[in-house]
Amino acid sequence: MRVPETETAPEALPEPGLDEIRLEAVLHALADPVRLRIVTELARPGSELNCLAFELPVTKSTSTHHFRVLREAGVIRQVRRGTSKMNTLRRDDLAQLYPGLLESVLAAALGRRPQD
Amino acid sequence: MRVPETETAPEALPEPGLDEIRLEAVLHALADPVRLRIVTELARPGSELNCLAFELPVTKSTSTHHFRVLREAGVIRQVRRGTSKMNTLRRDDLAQLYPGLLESVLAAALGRRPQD
DNA sequence: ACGCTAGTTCGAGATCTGTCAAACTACGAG
DNA sequence: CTCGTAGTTTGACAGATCTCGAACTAGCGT
Repeated sequence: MRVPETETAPEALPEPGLDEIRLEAVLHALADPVRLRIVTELARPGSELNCLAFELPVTKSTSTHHFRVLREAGVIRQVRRGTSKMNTLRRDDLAQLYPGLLESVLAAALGRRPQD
Repeated sequence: MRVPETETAPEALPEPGLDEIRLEAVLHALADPVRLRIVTELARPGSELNCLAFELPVTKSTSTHHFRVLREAGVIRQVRRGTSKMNTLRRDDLAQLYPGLLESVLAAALGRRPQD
């Protein structure tokens, strides 16, 4: 018997369990420039950033919106820590469900233009 | 000297060249259930299908719309042949730009739920 | 208690998206 | 030439999405 997937940590905000993650939702979450940027910054190893650390070109409320889309799609996990909220990629969960997907998206987003 | 990327074949409909394909557009194109289904059916080796061969659960005009989104994102190529239009995946182009991306999306869409 | 910082909630607006029906074009067969 | 098949175009509509500003909540430091 173990903790249900939906509440991984006491301070974690509600997120879909492994069986609730839908491929279309993940792709849709990654298809926005702002969110793709969040994901690539989060991909740096050991990255655990609060929302405002990203210096996104949008207001705070828009930022909240994008982080929620990512969390509800199952791409990131958000944990409250003090007055901020720490964000991490759900790398392992995504790798288990969709092997290679996140890696290739990150490679595509980071390694710009093979022929350049 | 060779034919510009944007007009690969005489009968091919206008499509983005390699340098015009944007990752966000590809992900967005793949993020719709109807279009994802088109892509997976097109992924069968040697698949070259006309639009109506897919028996999509939408009307013809909606179908036209989805094929256009896929073509303009650079995911498929459409070539007129007689009265129909043949669709093929731009596998090589996508593999060159975003190695592993299409493969992992297809694997994710086809191989449903690893733990089932 | 007070204020600062981080983030949320609540409209609201503009644009985009998926869908349809109806009328249309284009090609091939006969 | 006429008909049927394949697909497009147009206009419309409902719902989603991205964005903002303003007001709000919650925790930390002093």
